[in-house]
Amino acid sequence: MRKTPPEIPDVILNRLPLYYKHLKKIKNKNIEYISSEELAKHTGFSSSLIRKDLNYFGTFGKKSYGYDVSCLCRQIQLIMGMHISKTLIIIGAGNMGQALAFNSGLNERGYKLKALFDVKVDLIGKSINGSPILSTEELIPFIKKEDIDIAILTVPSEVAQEITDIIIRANIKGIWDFTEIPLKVPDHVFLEEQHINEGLCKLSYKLFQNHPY
Amino acid sequence: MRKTPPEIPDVILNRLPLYYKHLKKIKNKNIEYISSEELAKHTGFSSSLIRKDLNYFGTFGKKSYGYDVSCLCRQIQLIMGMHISKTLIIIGAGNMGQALAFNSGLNERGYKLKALFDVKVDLIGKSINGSPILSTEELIPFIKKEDIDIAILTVPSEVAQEITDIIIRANIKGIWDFTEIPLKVPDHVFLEEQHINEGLCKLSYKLFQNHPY
DNA sequence: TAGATTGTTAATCGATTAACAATC
DNA sequence: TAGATTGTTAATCGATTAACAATC
Repeated sequence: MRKTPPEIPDVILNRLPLYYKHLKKIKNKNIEYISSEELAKHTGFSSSLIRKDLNYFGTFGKKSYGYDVSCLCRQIQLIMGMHISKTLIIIGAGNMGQALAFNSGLNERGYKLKALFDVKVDLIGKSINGSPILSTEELIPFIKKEDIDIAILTVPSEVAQEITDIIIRANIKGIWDFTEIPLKVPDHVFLEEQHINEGLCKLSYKLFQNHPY
Repeated sequence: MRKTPPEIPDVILNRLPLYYKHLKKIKNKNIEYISSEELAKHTGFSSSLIRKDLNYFGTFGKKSYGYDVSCLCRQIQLIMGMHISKTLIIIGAGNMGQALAFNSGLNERGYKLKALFDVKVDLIGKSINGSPILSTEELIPFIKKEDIDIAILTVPSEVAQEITDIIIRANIKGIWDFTEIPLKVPDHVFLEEQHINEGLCKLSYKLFQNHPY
């Protein structure tokens, strides 16, 4: 049974990918059913919270058995739209851009990488994991012609806003931003900022939690 | 004036790096003072929340002026322990590992990269951004001898737990994990999981928010 | 002084937990 | 049947907002 939720609270939306990550691991161990209590042990969330979260989307569990692992994985995929095909480009074919071109998570989530873009002449024309590196001058026509949904931004922070303005003019739908600079985008463009160094900050804080600063 | 907080709620700790990111941008524009209202416009948090968050650590604002941008930046650095020197290694010198070796955010946050590690013979002996690539066989003695605080994990998911167990034996203090597999670590080791593909999931969801799944 | 903006309290809102009837 | 575990409600907890006195 499936509900069509009006709007999922952010706090639940943030937990779904984590549930998914753990469920995949459990699935690989060929475990068919898992109780909310077991999943709680894996994820660190309370069993009560997990049951409530999952129930938000419909009734997926079987009383006295727990949840069908495969089925639950598939449900989360459907909720997140992972089964829907999306087009993707990477702007900035440096180390990070190239690393992400090899990220198998892209395909798994329905993203088709169409091209990378860079300004460096010695990169243009090369091919990374089957996708060509093109000149940033071709950005606008390419996005329009190939109807690109999402752009990954791995350019130097100094040019991030400039490039962003360009791709917004070309009607990009969403941006996954890896730069250090907060970007300004209009409301209709979905922006996901990957605050890559947040993890470093938190580790530093934990390491010296009670230091006399 | 500075308070010594007993324990910072996670929800505040998560916002601090975002405040920092925006404050840095504002500082670069040579703006000396900023009101909570202005900062709210930049960050998307409410001015009330920002004042309350900042007040948690002490009274940094000046009534009718706002907050001294440089001072506030420095305060957040101190709170997060960014000024304290920490040693770092990167395990897995593939695309992602090499990309992170060039991440200028490491130094900015007080991390000194001491070495990268890999199993690939053709990588071992090379140097990335001034740091040598060593064999993973040297991991345990290196961590102990150099007293390494943090390890960045950019190895294939299949070997992630195995490597983790090794570095824990060598008394690593914290792990910044870029793999797709949830890791098991003892309570005394600080684990920061970089759920790299979470952003992709959320973008996908937003793109098809009201699709009839 | 008048205006601006903080620091802080009280009120509200939302998220999590505890508990348990329903049921496989 | 007895045991297990869900789905769901009510109670609790914590986080955010609104409001405003203090004060620069």
